[in-house]
Amino acid sequence: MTSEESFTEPEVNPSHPPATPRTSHPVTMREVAEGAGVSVATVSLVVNNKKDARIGAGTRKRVLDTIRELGYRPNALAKNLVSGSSRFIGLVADAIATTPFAGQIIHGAQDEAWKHGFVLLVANTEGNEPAEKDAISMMLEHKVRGILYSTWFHRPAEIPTALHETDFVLVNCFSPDSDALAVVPDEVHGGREATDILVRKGHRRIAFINATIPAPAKDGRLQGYREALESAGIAFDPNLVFDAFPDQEGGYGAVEELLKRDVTAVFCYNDRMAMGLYDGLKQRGLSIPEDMAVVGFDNQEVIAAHMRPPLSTVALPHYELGAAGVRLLLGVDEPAGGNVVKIECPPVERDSVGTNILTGPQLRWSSTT
Amino acid sequence: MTSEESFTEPEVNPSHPPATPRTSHPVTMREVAEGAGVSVATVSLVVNNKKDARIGAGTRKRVLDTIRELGYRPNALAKNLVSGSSRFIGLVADAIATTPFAGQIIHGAQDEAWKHGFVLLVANTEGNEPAEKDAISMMLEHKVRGILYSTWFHRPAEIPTALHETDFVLVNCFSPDSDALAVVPDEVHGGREATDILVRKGHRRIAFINATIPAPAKDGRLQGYREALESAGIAFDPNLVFDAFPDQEGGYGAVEELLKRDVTAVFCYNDRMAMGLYDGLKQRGLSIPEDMAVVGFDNQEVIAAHMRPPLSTVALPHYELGAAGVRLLLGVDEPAGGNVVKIECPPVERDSVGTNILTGPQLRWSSTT
DNA sequence: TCAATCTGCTAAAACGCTTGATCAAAAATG
DNA sequence: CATTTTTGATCAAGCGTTTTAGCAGATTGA
Repeated sequence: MTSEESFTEPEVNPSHPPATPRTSHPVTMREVAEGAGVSVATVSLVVNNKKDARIGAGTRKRVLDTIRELGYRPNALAKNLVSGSSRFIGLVADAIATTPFAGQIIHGAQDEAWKHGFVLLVANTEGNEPAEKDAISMMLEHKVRGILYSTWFHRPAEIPTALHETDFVLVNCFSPDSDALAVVPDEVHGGREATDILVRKGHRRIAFINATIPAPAKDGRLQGYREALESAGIAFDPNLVFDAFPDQEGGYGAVEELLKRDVTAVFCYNDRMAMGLYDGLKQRGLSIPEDMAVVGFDNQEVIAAHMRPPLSTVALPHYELGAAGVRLLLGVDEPAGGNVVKIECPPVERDSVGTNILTGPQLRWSSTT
Repeated sequence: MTSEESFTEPEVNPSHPPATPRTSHPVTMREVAEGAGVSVATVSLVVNNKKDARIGAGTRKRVLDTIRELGYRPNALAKNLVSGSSRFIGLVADAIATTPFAGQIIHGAQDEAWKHGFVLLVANTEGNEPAEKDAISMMLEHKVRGILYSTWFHRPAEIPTALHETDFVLVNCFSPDSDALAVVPDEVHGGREATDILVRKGHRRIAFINATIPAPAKDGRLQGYREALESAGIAFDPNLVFDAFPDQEGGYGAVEELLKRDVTAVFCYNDRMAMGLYDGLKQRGLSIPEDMAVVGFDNQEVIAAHMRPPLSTVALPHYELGAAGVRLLLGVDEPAGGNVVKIECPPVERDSVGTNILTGPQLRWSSTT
């Protein structure tokens, strides 16, 4: 919808192919009306099953039959035009595909939108400014009900000005200096959950390998880690926390540092890091979880569920982020307290954390923990 | 768009929220016309920069200024209505998120659609029949230019009847008993490429661990493997081909069988299998690629690029699939020969295949191969 | 100088649908 | 039986555009 359609760049005209429809003319309401021997108004009333419309049983049937016979389909475009607003929700993403994550956001948004009778209009911008502007323009021109502006990783974001022309909510990002509605994962809670998995199994000396790069996740997860330790009455030892690049290589490289620290368990900033860590650990003949219990973060399905042993981790709630975004946009959910709603990161326990190291394989964690 | 909107189920009426637009009235063309002291027709001509319209420079400027001033945006709904067809392309997917793959299809389709001035309308059906029907209905009602029907793994598919009401192309799937347009990965070519990576490095005894489950990929990759061997003058040894479940566990479990076969290299049905295989190999103290060269298939980014060593593999061209689907739909590409167009699977060489085992590290493969 | 042509712009019909106002006939009421 | 109410359905205006036909005035040609 860049050029021909828009008055912003009248000079460009890359002659898009005409949006030629199929050959045969689509059946209209008028044709149905004629076929059934009634007025279009009547057809409309029947089609929409208007509650307070008075249509005789016979007429109704005749109309319905004709509809079936002719294969009539309402024209949503016309419908939208008269109603003044469409049933579209726009989703603009900075990376639709770079990561499986974005997919889940789309998925959640799509499902939820659908549930409320809305349809998703997607656009990805690859983080590129003009593309973003075009995408938003196009959505505004289609009179979307609102726009979900999403990023593929949790971060602060600048709000494109055009967004203000409609309702919008930020998904997986937030605006530090505005009170825009936003949905983000609850990193602190996630960090707590991850650490708790370990704590519940009796671990006391738990390392946390944080990311080297600044992000809300970095601060949040660390805080969660600290909170979990505190609730468990374990003193925070800054020496057990260090940074590594948040990918496989980083995890692999962190093993040496980790082993210096004499811990029984480690909480990795993310699953990829854990994956690399596995390699390093195994290479040294150490086994998981016996020699080292490991938990990750993100629950990247392809990885986490299929490592050896399968990785305990905490899930980034991307699906929920998308869904909650839509609910917020439509006003189905009220943003309880503040304009940023945080979605919990549920723990996903697999086998990289063994049985309770204190009580052994028999007992599950006691109720006193 | 299930109920209220559709005459199919007049009884249901779950009172969707009204599609209430923002508060302030959007600026229309009429208002611009009044503001600029011209007719709507003139505004229209200016906005669309109609080539053969005769508009005075002064008037044009006045209109443009008013547009800017008022913040006018064309209403795509109205535009579409009069033109009789929208600039939407529908994408219905059976799994938008279960896999990172689907994301790439969307991405490719989106980019390509955009390039031609079209917008993507997405719906995921989770393979569920009624959802699929609803999705297609909704798209037809929005008078989409056409529909891309995509599956998350390459397979035969049944064409929902409603699809025939518009132009459509199958993406990543095909219809065995119809001449519907389809775009699929070229599995045979992929199998050949994968095997060639190994052959080029001098490997002669190359195992192929195929999938246990039937699929076009299973047959195609095997054929590609055989073709590659043949071109290299290597006799096909059925004993070097066996099956395993196509995931990490399957790969891990296949190691024993593999080692019985006295091969120097193995081509795994997919990356996940290769990932498990790595584990099994390492556990036995074998190293990659020295003791065993490995190539995978799929190029699952999260996995392949970050294993130790990084995995050589062949990429499933999901992005291209989506893009080619759109081109086919719009008639930009002609389906050369047959109704199923096959997209190549490009090899991605990383480190799981070493240097030439015959000539050593110095020489690259000679031109005589 | 008068017709022919061109220039700049507008009127108005359409696109397919919704909906409030109407209206005739049938049914209920007194 | 006359009047009111209800029932069943239609009229027509309008949603925001595009586009064809056309009109007045200016310019040109002969």
